[in-house]
Amino acid sequence: MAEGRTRGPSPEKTARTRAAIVGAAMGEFLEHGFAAATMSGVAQRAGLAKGTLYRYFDTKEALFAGLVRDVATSPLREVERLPLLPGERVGAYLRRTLLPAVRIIEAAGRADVARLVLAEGRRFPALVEIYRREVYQAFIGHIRDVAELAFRRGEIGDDALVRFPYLLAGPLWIGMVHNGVIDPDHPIDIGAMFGAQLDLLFGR
Amino acid sequence: MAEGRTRGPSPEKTARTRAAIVGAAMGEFLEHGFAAATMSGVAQRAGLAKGTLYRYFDTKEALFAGLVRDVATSPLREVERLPLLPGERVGAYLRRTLLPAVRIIEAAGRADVARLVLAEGRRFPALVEIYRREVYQAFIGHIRDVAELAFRRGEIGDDALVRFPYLLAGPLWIGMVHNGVIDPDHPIDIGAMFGAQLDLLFGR
Amino acid sequence: MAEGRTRGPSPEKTARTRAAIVGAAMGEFLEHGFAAATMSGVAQRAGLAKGTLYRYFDTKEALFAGLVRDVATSPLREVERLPLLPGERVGAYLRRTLLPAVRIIEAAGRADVARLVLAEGRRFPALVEIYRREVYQAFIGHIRDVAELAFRRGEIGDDALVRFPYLLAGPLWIGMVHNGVIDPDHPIDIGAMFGAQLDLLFGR
Amino acid sequence: MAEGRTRGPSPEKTARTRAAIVGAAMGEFLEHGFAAATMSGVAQRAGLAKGTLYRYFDTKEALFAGLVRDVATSPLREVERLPLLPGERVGAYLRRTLLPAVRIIEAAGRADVARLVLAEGRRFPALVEIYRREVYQAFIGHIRDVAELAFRRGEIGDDALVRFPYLLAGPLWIGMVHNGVIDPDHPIDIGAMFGAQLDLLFGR
DNA sequence: GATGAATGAGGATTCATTCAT
DNA sequence: AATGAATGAATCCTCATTCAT
Repeated sequence: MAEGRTRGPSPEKTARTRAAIVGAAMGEFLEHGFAAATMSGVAQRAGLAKGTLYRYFDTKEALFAGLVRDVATSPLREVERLPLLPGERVGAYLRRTLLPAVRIIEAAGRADVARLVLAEGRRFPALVEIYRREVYQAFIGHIRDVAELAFRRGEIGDDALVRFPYLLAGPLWIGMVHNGVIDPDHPIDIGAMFGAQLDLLFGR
Repeated sequence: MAEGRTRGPSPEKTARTRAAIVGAAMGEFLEHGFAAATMSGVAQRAGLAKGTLYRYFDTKEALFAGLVRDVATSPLREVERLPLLPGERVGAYLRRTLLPAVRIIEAAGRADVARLVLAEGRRFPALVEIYRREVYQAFIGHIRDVAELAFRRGEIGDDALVRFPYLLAGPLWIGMVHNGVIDPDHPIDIGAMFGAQLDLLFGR
Repeated sequence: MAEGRTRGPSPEKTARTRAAIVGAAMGEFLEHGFAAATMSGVAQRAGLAKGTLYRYFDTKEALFAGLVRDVATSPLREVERLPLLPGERVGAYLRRTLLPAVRIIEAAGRADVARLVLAEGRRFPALVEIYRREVYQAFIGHIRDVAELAFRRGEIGDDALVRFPYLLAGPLWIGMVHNGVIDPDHPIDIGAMFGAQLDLLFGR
Repeated sequence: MAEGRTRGPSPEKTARTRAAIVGAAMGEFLEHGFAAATMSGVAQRAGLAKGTLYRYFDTKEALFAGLVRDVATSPLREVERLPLLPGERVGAYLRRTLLPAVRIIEAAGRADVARLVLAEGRRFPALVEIYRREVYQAFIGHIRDVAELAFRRGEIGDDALVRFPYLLAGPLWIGMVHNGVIDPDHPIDIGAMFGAQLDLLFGR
């Protein structure tokens, strides 16, 4: 038996309810987009009454923001800060750490959230701000860092990747767009494509 | 009653009205997205009454479809089919033809339409179908064609671009996303980045 | 046949619809108060669809304001500015002009609107402002004016009414409150009470 | 277990909680009116949980009724029954007893409750009934009684105040309305106005 | 007794669509 | 053809009330 329990419902239950709402919101917003998603839909998916949502998020917008925030400020982050092994070349390091990350991103609906942010971004600058800071710049900055290292070490011949770290994000985006929206029936093997881009940049 | 010129509306006027509507719809949908765009808003931008819209498009969805159709089946198309000059290497050819196209795409709001399709694609498969056929595959197919040519000619050492023609679309996408949504205040020079990717692929 | 008729619905119809809405709103707000009144209720009373109300008034508050404004900036106003007859004493003048006005006020639901403004005033300062300017101060100012005249003429011995023109509004208010809310089953004869107050002020 | 003092709540605590609720309700209802007042708001003001309110009052309406009942059946009552001093004239008596009462009424938010009853009266006849009996008729009856006495004693020349004891309530109401709602920034000196009315009725 | 999370009916407001003029 | 008033379904959000803890 737990001690120190206050009266009323348990914090764990509250956390579980919140998670259920965010999960349901994820499904609803991804399926319909922000404007067409309904709070009723979210409530139904979560198995809760409409009013309950409003105990956790003041408005539909706040729920959307909460969802993006949760996703943005969560995993994958570790991936980015994995250290190089002693003597490991940068190309090998990126191959070792990012290829698995790509699979994770694809699998966990992370790509869908990215598309959602992109789609609704113009109307939700605050969300874009979060996404930029927490996800985008974190990734781009990491690439730039290791690109500089590789350049200093002479592992790459020019500074293209230092100037345009985005060149490693390109294959990810085009892959997400292709597989998620444009032509899901003929998906690109994003990992392989990403590998090809690494080859171009670092040599095989 | 006079014969020949009826009292009815002239076809030119009708065409002009239709164009006004589509133009207005473009502005409205780009600004608000499909769900949040209003027929009233379109009517106001077009300087017409709400009812008039319905003479040209049966529903809001039909108007959206008409808009994408119009945009998709228009310019840029020529760019893609410019012929190689005699003796021109493929790398040079792409640099010569695509770099200007990139500027056009950025300027003409074409990127915004792409984002719109991306945003609303899940709910409008028919639109995605149009976009894929008319815009996306046209571009990707063109790249694949010239990549094969370059590979056969020995201008590129491996078949990465043949297998992943998307590698040339990547910089465009990431650039559109960065400049259009993520960080418009610190825009990437898409042309330069695209050039860098061409360098990687075809050598300087 | 009317000439110069523009296309679309006639302005008269629009005016009639607006009047229907305001009339319905009067009933609804008087019966339920502002907060408990429903737009549905107003629509039903007016025989219109809910949405129609919003073509005429942007919000429930605006409808309330429109109602008060309409009532405030309408009749009774003339009464106040009736001129003294040649040689008429002020006491007689007020008796001649205000006693009938009192009956009108009671009959036309004017008193109910006054109570409504009083009831909801704290939450609608703008309405109170209108009411104060258009109704209250118009009346009080008029009283003060004629009181000064009477004082100068020596028709009243002291300046009580000049300092407190409200003393003539008092019987009206207490009468409205008594008859309208506190004890409608045993109504006060407001006219007689008002006459008694005039007697006190001006002598019989 | 100790006998006598049970573990349960003490009656004093219960009474204190009830008083806290009623006090909080007063603030809430005065500020927002009945319909717009919220039980949450009351709970917060009282520093209690929402559910607790329902241990003391079954419904929001019951709470409102309890509030009015408490207020109505309280002070001021003594004032009305202060006895005449030996040889004191009625005019002097009213001046001596009511002028201070007026200040009290103004200060204690009693006027606000009156406005509240007026505002919500149509929908809460039972409350009006309480208010009429406990406050209104108590006051009016008192005035009528002393007016009769003055008339019998010949202190006043006619029976106007006997027939219309409301004539002494008039200045109070108009003062409350003016100072409380219509024009709080330019308040009337209710005491002075009330004194002027006494002068009119009883002579200086 | 007290708590506050959960409920769900209810209400303001919006907007695609229709149709009389 | 064009208009814009009218419609009413759909949606966000609130809040009195309940009840498990």
